Amino acid sequence: MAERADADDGLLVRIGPHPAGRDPGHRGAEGKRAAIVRAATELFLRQGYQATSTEQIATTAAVSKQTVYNQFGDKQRLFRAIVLGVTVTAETFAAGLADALDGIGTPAELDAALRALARRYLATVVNPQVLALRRLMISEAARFPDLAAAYYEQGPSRVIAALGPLLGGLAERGLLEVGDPDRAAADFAFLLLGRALDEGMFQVEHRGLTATEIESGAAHAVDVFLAAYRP
Amino acid sequence: MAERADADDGLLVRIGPHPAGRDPGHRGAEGKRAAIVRAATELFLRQGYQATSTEQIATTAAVSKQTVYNQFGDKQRLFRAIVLGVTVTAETFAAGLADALDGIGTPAELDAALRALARRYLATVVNPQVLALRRLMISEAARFPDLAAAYYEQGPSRVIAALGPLLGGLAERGLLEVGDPDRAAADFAFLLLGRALDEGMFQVEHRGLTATEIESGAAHAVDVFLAAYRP
DNA sequence: TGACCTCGGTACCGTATGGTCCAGTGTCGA
DNA sequence: TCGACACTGGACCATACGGTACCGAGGTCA
Repeated sequence: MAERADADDGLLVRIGPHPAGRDPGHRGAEGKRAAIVRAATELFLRQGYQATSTEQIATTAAVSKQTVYNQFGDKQRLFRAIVLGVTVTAETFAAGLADALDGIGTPAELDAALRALARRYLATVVNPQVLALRRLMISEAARFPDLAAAYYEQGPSRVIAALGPLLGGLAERGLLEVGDPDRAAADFAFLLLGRALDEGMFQVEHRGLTATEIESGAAHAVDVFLAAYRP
Repeated sequence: MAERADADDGLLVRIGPHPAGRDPGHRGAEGKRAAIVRAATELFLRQGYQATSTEQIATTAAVSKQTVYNQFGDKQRLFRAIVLGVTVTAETFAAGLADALDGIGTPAELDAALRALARRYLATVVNPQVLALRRLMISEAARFPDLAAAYYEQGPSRVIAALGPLLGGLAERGLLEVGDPDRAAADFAFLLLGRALDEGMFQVEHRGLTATEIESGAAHAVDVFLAAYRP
């Protein structure tokens, strides 16, 4: 197997040294670093920070503890790398919102677009991984205040912040009647997500929602939102 | 009786040693137990379960570690006792909701009553202690799944469950137009609390909301709710 | 090919922590 | 007055965990 892989630099933040080494085993292409990241991500999300030992991470990644320390310095830095890596996906979601509300001309189109957006939004947020990350960040907010803040800004808050101007734009075109776009965005978000998020926080074994539940939750949220904000 | 009982409830941290030996009276045992509960509550809420050592609890309660174990058996049982004790207050809150919506005859009265209820509800939930407990339960949901579930049922969920029938009653009297009372209750709750709760979860040092913010948040939530649910 | 270098595996260290044990001591009931 | 009782203080144990030292293996370069 190819031992030196250029492939190992694909994924996330790269902190430590690395390329110089080979991999006596046969995992060059994969990269031990990536294996560590994968293992740590899974373990942190499932068990939390404290409950996950560096040794367990090493074992799960089929790597020695020393390698973990060589690559990431210490446990905190590893954790930070994981969280920042995972958080990236939230940004792309926020960025995609604009498309969903593009080219709307009639109330019927608005209704349909909002429903579609709501479905996607809800489905994304109740994803078990996303819920787990959220739980994790809340749990570690005391130990990593800056990380928690960063996660919040770039995740949950970012989406709402992106939604506000979009609703404002719809209002300008007479499709909505919105006093404060940011508040309207938050209203939409929590009408849609509030209950599911609440439940998801306290149930570690949260089987996501069924397609029907998502559909129905999205429809209800949009109905209420439009009943309040339709011109 | 029990001179010590009074001495013990100076609010928080108590480090100084204690008069050695037996604690005066059978009230003594109760006093120590209460002191342990108080200390543990504060520490668990502030630091979390793991980060709080039994020794720290003992020291803070001005009690020997052995006494902690005598009283509660082990750390987990102590934790359970704390959480269950604290959770009780949520029930009284839920029970008080009915009064707030009592004797409403006109839309104007409804509006005023909802605003008052919303203010109280919001102020209660953004209370730093309440937020801390919520964070704590989310953090420990993996270690104490049953406890987390119990907390959720008797806390957040209970309030919404209590609100549903009340809204349903108002609908029967023609003051609201509600399809699904439970959903309407959840809508009300999350319109009101969603954003504050969200922020509060990620900011450990969350200074509650100002009176103005509470007023304005409550007013907005009620406005939106009524815009959607007014007949 | 051989000196040199980097990396990783293992053993290891120090510390913190939950929990136990025990002897001394002061209080209360009999 | 005396014994039962509960609490204290502190030593103590086992364990777990983050982090490090060290040495050998496998590659690199001349």
